[in-house]
Amino acid sequence: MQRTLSDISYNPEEIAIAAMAKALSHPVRIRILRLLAEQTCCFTGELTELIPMAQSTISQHLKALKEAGLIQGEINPPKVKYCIDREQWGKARTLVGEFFRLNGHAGCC
Amino acid sequence: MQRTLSDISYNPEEIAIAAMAKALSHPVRIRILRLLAEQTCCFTGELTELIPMAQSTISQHLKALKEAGLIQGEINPPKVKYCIDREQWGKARTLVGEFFRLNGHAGCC
DNA sequence: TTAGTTCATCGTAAATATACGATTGATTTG
DNA sequence: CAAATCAATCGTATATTTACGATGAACTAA
Repeated sequence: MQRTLSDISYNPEEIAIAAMAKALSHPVRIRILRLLAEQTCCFTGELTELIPMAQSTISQHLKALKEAGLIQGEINPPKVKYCIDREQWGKARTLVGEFFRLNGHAGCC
Repeated sequence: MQRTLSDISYNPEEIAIAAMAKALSHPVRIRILRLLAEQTCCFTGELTELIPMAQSTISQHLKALKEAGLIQGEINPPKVKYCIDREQWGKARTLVGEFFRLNGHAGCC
């Protein structure tokens, strides 16, 4: 795979949107984000209790979300507090929003 | 894999958003959507000329976008005209827009 | 009919994603 | 210090994605 991907020069926006979308491409990650966003205050591994998945799996998904910049974790021994990274979240919203503002032209198909 | 996925009951919105995001999770699909959206009129396999990838690969990506409902193809022998499915596109925008309206609470982390 | 065009699909190889249990590392508590 | 807790990481099995070339199906043109 990826035999030609490197030959295509994507612009940064295309890459950013795709990376963004990839982070959102699994339902459990959507669930996690919803849970984090809905909490009155920040969250920790209660996720492990709310989501019937192995702790290691949830940790993996959290890592993916963190790497995408959507959430941030604050070590708060002996726990870790996760929450939406509001700044990045806003940027993502803008990015995706602008992309969706594109539209097919009338009279097509 | 998927050993527990079926045990978790995701709600339809979570599934829809994740599916949507998955369709957008590859830069070449973002590129394709942009190309389709920017064309004054609808498109066919000129994509094959604009994107340095095997025709079969592009066809595969088009299929993914079609299955996600984002584009539609109209057979127009001997070619096929693709374009943004504006109705679905609008729905996707709403879905994603609402999701992004979620936000972490102030005072977190 | 025959050849050519266009696109989808098949078969396949390699990369990546996803899940688990087990282990490790950091920190707190006794 | 020892034991307990919490979360990350490791190792691994399986599924999915992604890419390619080759083939096939539908249609046009000669």
